[in-house]
This record gives sequence, structure tokens and C-alpha cells, in this order.
Amino acid sequence: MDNFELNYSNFSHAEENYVKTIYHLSEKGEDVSTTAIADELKTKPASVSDMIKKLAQKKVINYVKYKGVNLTEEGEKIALWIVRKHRLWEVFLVEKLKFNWDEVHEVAEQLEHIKSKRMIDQLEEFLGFPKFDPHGDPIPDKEGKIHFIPAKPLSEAPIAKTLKVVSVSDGNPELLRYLDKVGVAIGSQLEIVEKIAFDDSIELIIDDRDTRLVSKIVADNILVVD
Amino acid sequence: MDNFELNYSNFSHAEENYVKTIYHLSEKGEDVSTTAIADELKTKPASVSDMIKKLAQKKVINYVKYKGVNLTEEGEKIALWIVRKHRLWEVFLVEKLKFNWDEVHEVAEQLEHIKSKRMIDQLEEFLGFPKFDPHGDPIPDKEGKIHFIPAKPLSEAPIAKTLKVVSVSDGNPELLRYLDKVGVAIGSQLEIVEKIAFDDSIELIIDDRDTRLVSKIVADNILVVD
DNA sequence: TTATCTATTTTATTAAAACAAAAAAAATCA
DNA sequence: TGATTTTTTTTGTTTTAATAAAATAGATAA
Repeated sequence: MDNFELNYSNFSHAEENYVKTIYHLSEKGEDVSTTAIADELKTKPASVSDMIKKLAQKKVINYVKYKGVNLTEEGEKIALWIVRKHRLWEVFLVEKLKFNWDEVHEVAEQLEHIKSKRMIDQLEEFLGFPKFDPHGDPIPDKEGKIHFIPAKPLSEAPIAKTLKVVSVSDGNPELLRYLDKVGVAIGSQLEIVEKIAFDDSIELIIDDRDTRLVSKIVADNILVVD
Repeated sequence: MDNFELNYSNFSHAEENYVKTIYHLSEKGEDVSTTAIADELKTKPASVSDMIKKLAQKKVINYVKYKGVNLTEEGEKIALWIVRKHRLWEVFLVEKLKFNWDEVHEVAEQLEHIKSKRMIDQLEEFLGFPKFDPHGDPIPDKEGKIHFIPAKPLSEAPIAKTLKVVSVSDGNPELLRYLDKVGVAIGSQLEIVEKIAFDDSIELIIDDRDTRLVSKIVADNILVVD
């Protein structure tokens, strides 16, 4: 409580990455499998099995052999603390250092491991207490609270309604550059004209101007509200 | 030349710390001993012996058994690149995040290992191309050039002359807090009134106002020009 | 100049995090 | 259900960076 980070300074770089990955993978609610973690971290299931045991001992995950893992309350706190750092640094890179939104992820992956609660709280103030990162993802506050926007993927949104883009998947720079090209940004207005049943691609109007066809995979990675 | 950092991304955290330490220890000109490195890095001579061999293989140091080490040209470039990062981050922490000069070292030690030339060059621009860090140490430019000010320790400065503080040793937070208390900062004017031969302490006037007695060890860590 | 002391290096271990190969459990399919 | 496939775990190695203890080189002193 007092010093949010002191408690977490026993965690190595690698451990932090596992906790963060498990956090992201369990956003769907289910237990996370060994292979899912291995794929995400570009490592092998054997390595994951090992690390999982260690993290279970440290009480940051619940682990039942062969059944997958999920974060404990403590584990979630740690994950949110890392996510907070990651997203605040992303804002800094875009707002202050003129990075494009497709260029920040890799550097933020490094910066998120810097240990200094003081620095992050000051950074947040310096940035004017932003609520979202450059991709529209919410930034946990200093107590680790995070406010989710109830958005859905464009691929599941209703037809012929005015939609607003609230966030896009941040992991893939190519997607972000593609969105730049077609003029989709956070806050853009979209309207679905037609869903092509054959391949689930979507024809839409962007900001009442351009008509575009986007593939299902693109539509999956754009979150909208109506 | 093109990407200053890409060439250096083969270096681990630990290796970078060794190179940086050897750089600082060899500022006096002589070869650096195994024990000196071990003391500085709070590790054991046996560990240093191991690492030294690896760094010599990587051609960043010249190493003759039992005779100590010094940096090659390549090694010096790497050291200067790390120093550049460290000092720019220190400026950021003080100027933008309101850290005091005694609070920045530890965090900068972490930040200096972040690999992104782009970020550092942008950071430098964002900070207005500062030439010195908060302790008065010069910041290497993007080509790794560094401009030393020909200063000497207060303990070796002449008596009864107007002196200007150009830098102070950054490693010790307690010294920095002490200097805050007695009103010595970068740019302060000092005049030595008397050198006490018995213990080499120095009586001086600070900014034409306060008279103070400082110990030799303090005077060793304040660099001045006249 | 030999003996002693100190600094350095070598050797053998340890811990973290990874991997491949083998073994075991769970899931799927026929 | 039983057989096969897939997933997960175990076992045994590897690499990096550290350590302690032992061996050796260099410096110092008698």
C-alpha cells in the first residue's frame, strides 16, 4: 500500500513478462494454457512449465497441473502496475518525443520494467493524468484501478449505425500503419455499410467521407462503441 | 555510424555496467585493476576476472593478465553512449519530473540500459540539447563527442581567488543533500579563505555571503574553475 | 634474495532462464 | 471404449553471471 513497488521489486524481468502475458491472455476470462503463454512469449512450453511453478510458489498465480493458470489478486496488482507503466511511457513517447503510435510498443516493453513508483507518479502528473494510451487502452491509476470502456470489435458491431473507434490492438505495428493509411484513428466515426458473408470482410464509411473494405482480421482489432 | 546503438545491442546489462565502470575508473588515465572494478560494482574479483576475459574477446577492452585493463576505442564509444543516456535521463528527471539532484542517480542507472537511439535523440531535442547533467557533468553528443571543462577539485584550488563550481560528484546522495544544505550548487561562487593544514579542511565563502568550513573529502568532490 | 603478503586467476558450484528429448496426462477420434 | 494425438510436465543440458576456495603471480619486506 505504502510503496506500491517495493513489494514487487522481488520480481525479475522475466517473471514480470510472464505475469503481464498471463494478464493479457486471461482478459477473456478463462484459464491460460501453457502453450498460449509460450506462443505469446516466443518461448517453449517446457520453459513456461518451469516458470509457472515458480510463480505459483510466489503466490502470484493459481496453478493446477494440466489445467492452466490464472492470476491471484496479488498477481493482478503486479500486472496492472506493469501495464500502468507501459501505457504512461507510451503516452510520453507519442506526446513528448513525437513517436508515431506504431513505434512505441517495443521501447515501452523495456521502459515498463524500470522500478520507481515515484518516477511513474511524477510522469503521470507531467503528462496531465492521461486516461488512455495512444491506442485507446485505459491507464490504471496509482492504486491500480482500471476503467474499462464497454466496447466491442468492429467485426461484431451492428450495421448502419454510427460507431466510434475507442481503441485498437497495440501489438502489431503493421496494423497501425495500415490504419494510418486508411484514416482510422482513435475517435474516428465509422458506419458499417455491409458485411460480406463470404469472408466476413466489412464495407464501411470512415468519418462520413471514405468508403473502405476491411478484412475480418482488421475488424477484429478495432474496438468501437455506438 | 548509421545506427549508433544497433552495434551495441549485443551487450548485456552486466557487460554494459562493466564497460561504464571501467570508463569512470580510467578517467585518471591509468589501467584499471580487478579489485577496483569489483569494489565499484560490489561484486568479487573472481567475477570480474571472468567478465574481463569476455570483454577482451569482444574487443572492448585491452587486457594483459595481472596488469589491469583499459577501454579500446570501441569500448570507449560504448561507454560514452551509456553515459549520454544516463545524463540525459538525469536532466529529464530533474527538469521535467521535479526530482532533486540527489534522487536521480539510481533511476538513471536503470534507464541508461534502455536500447533506442531514436528515443535518446528525441529526448535530447525535447530537453533543448542540454550540455550538462544536473551535477555539472558534460553530456556526450549523438556522435559520442564529449567536451570536458578543465576544472580542478576545490581541495587543490588556490586561496583567495574567485572560484566557480562547475560540477560535483554525482554518486553520493548524502553529499548532494549536504551541498543543498550549505547552499553550494552548480554555478555557485566560492572563495577559499584558509586551508587548515592539520586535516586539510577548507574555510570558504559561498556566494559572497556565508562562511563555511568543509572537510577535505567534501572539497575533493567539488570541481571548480577560476 | 628469499620469505611473506596481496592481488589476480582458476576451478568447481550455484541460480536463473532457456531448450530438446522423453515421459505422462488429457483430449480427441474411431 | 480403446487407440491415437495433442498438451503438459519432467529430466537433463546449456548459458550467463555470480560465488567460494584453491592456486598462482607479482609486490613488498626482511
